Amino acid sequence: MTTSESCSDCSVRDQALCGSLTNHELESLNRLGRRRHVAKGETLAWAGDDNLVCGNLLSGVLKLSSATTDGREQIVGLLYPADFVGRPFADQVDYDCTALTDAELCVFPREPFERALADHVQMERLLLQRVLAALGDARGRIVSLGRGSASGKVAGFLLDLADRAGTSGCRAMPGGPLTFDLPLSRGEMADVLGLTIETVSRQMTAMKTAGIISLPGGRAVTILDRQALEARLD
Amino acid sequence: MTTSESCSDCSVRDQALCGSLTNHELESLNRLGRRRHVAKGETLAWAGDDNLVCGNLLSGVLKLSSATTDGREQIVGLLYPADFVGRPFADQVDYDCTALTDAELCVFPREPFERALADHVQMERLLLQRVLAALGDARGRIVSLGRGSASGKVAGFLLDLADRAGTSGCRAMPGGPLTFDLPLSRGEMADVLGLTIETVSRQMTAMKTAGIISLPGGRAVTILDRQALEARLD
DNA sequence: CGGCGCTTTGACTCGAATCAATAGGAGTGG
DNA sequence: CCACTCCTATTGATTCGAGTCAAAGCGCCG
Repeated sequence: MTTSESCSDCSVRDQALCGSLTNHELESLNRLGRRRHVAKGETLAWAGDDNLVCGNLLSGVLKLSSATTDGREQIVGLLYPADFVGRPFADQVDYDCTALTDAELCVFPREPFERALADHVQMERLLLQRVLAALGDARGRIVSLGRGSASGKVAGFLLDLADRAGTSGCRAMPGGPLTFDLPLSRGEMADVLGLTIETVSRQMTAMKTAGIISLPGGRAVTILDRQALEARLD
Repeated sequence: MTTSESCSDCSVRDQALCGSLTNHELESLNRLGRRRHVAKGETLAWAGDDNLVCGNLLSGVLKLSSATTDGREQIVGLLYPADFVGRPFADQVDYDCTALTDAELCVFPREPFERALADHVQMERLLLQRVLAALGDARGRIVSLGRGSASGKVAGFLLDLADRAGTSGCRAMPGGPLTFDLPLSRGEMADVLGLTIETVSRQMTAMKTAGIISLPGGRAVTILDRQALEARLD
């Protein structure tokens, strides 16, 4: 794994922040950054650490989480490829950042990156938009956590994942069955939704029994009846 | 209520975004904006509306909320003086924005404001930081909603308000009793915390009975024993 | 095969929601 | 000033859903 990979072969070249840069600008940013591979389960940064790096996620899924005093954790956000990772202008890391799957990032030391931001107004603009999107995502999660029943939360989560998988993966027919792999364990789903493992499991089997989804094995899920899923949102 | 008030007498002049501007820049922005007063209970914008304005909150408290199908609502955020209101770069309003108290804003038409942002890099930078802060706030709310017990949620909320009141109001002694007015009704507290009115009320009286707080009347609250409140967070 | 981690399933408990009634407080008008 | 209404808050009795505790089941890898 060399550190000299160029941006031209970047899998998220046109979706991530750097898409706003000219080739020449990209060149100078590229000298700042390096590729980093993280294994599934590995934690990139712990809440409270000095905030040293930020970057773009190239592949894989990360979770942002906060440990609670009772030994469990609450996941406050999930990061997918092309998402921005880290929090500029903060001295400390605010949430644990852990890989749910093997993942690859393009990381920059924070301070030079902040200087680069100032030089590339377009990039700062894109970052602003991304943070606004993250804020929208977080607020959506608030609504789901505050109001939903257990079945509503699980249904909503599956729909979120389906939409995300639907854009990249392929669906035979709009409205037809859609299969994808959950990037999380039952326990992690519980930590996202503010439920327990047992409750998540029960909801999943209830939906399977109702013929709304099927669980072909492993972490795969097939959505058989999207409308029924939407009807469960409450 | 004239619309020609100048920025020089603005109560949040040095805390809000505009604090980054020179007097000359301020002048040109001032021509864009106007003061707007909203009465308690009035809704500035409804989710789904065309997104026409943004601005700074000068005084009062606003709520951002989402109506749920069961007729209740979830409050996703509270806005205090000097906070930025609205979401640049979005075509539609994403959450209802309603005044919890009488409030005063300095509003700008969205599109000209976005252009002004581009011209004033420093202001865009400050906006970015503010949105990052809002994201942190939202994520904190996620943790509280996902994990806390009812008493933990109420205790945490009171502590938040106390900290906010503590900076502007005055506290006789650090650690000593602190009194402030709730800007929300019981029902609104319930909508913030994802609880019911009855549960919030019960938690408040339980804390009063335990000697942790007192409720002098109206919407006032006195925190008698901050440590006990912190111990209730879970 | 056997052990380990993740998931499912079951029986029971407990906390918050719900349903329902009462109390308090602000404002109005006689 | 009191009587009345309206609205918010409190309190009580009961229900219900998710948590907890406990026991299998299953898949995976050594």
